[in-house]
Amino acid sequence: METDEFQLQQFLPYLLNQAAEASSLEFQQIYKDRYGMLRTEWRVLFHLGLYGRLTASDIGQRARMHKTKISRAVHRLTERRFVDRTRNEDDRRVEYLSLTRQGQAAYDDLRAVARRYDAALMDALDPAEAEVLRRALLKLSEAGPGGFTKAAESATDGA
Amino acid sequence: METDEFQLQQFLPYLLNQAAEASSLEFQQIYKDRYGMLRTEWRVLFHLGLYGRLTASDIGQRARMHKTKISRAVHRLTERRFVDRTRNEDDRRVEYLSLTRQGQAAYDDLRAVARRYDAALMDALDPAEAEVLRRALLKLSEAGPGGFTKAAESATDGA
DNA sequence: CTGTAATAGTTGTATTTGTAACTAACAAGC
DNA sequence: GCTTGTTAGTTACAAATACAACTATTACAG
Repeated sequence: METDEFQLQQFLPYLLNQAAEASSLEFQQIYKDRYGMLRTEWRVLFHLGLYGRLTASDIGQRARMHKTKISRAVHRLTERRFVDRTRNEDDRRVEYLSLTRQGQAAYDDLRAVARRYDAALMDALDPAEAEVLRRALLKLSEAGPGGFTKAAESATDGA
Repeated sequence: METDEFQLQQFLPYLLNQAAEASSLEFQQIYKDRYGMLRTEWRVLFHLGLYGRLTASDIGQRARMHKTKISRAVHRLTERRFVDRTRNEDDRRVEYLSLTRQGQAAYDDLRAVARRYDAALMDALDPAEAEVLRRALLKLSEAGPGGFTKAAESATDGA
């Protein structure tokens, strides 16, 4: 039991969190300093910048973000005039969100930063490695571990 | 400006965060349900399980975790009798932390879960891919983007 | 010794986040 | 047209986190 070398640096969830945190830090600093945005707000901004007019639910699905996070992010972005909301008169529950001119400008700026930032990160990797990394991360984003919880449940007594 | 296809799913910090979140979810559920632990507490537990007796600062360095997080995690782990603290009498500022028998049992259990969990995650990847992924993540964990902030600063006016 | 700085760890307070309960608008069966 | 259920989004409250200020102890310069 003591011999089989478990390594924290080999444990994927841990590794992923460390890498995510390290690689987000400076970018976070930038959108925070320049526009006073939080992580959720930056994400909403980018979704609107990339896909145009969306509803809050649309963003929730695409970004896998809970609706309360989005609600608050949109609230703040609207306050600061980065985002416009317009109600759909055919179904008055839904609201369309889109960038204001100011929001678009912020998006353009941050997108350029993101591009350079991404390139800088990539410099630590060789191109083939980078390609594999992206593919693997996409796979992992979509699927958690296949039906793990159930399997773990039945193994509880043995552990 | 509108043509050069920026993709959120290609932006490494975003991708990493998505993958980290997705891949941590079920494991988080397990240590929370079984032992009422938080992320910080799980990490401290594992560090002590893996490396034996450590001080709070040691853990901070290894896990890149702020000392206040550790202080609070250790506090809760001590309360619940997973961790013992003993003061170093040669330098009464430092305190050695180690697992209690109960802490060791929890660690053994969770380590086994982690191994199976990791294996389940890996099933989504082919072995070569997995290897490259780990190497790339380690690189990214260690270095953020090389001196990006300074470069971005000077580029501000141009963007 | 004594005053100044450094180190280990803790505590206080403001932000942020998560969870659940809520309101408003629509849909559908009867 | 009136209950019952659903969907979109918000709000309230509890928990967690970040950041700064703090205590206690040691180091070290004069």
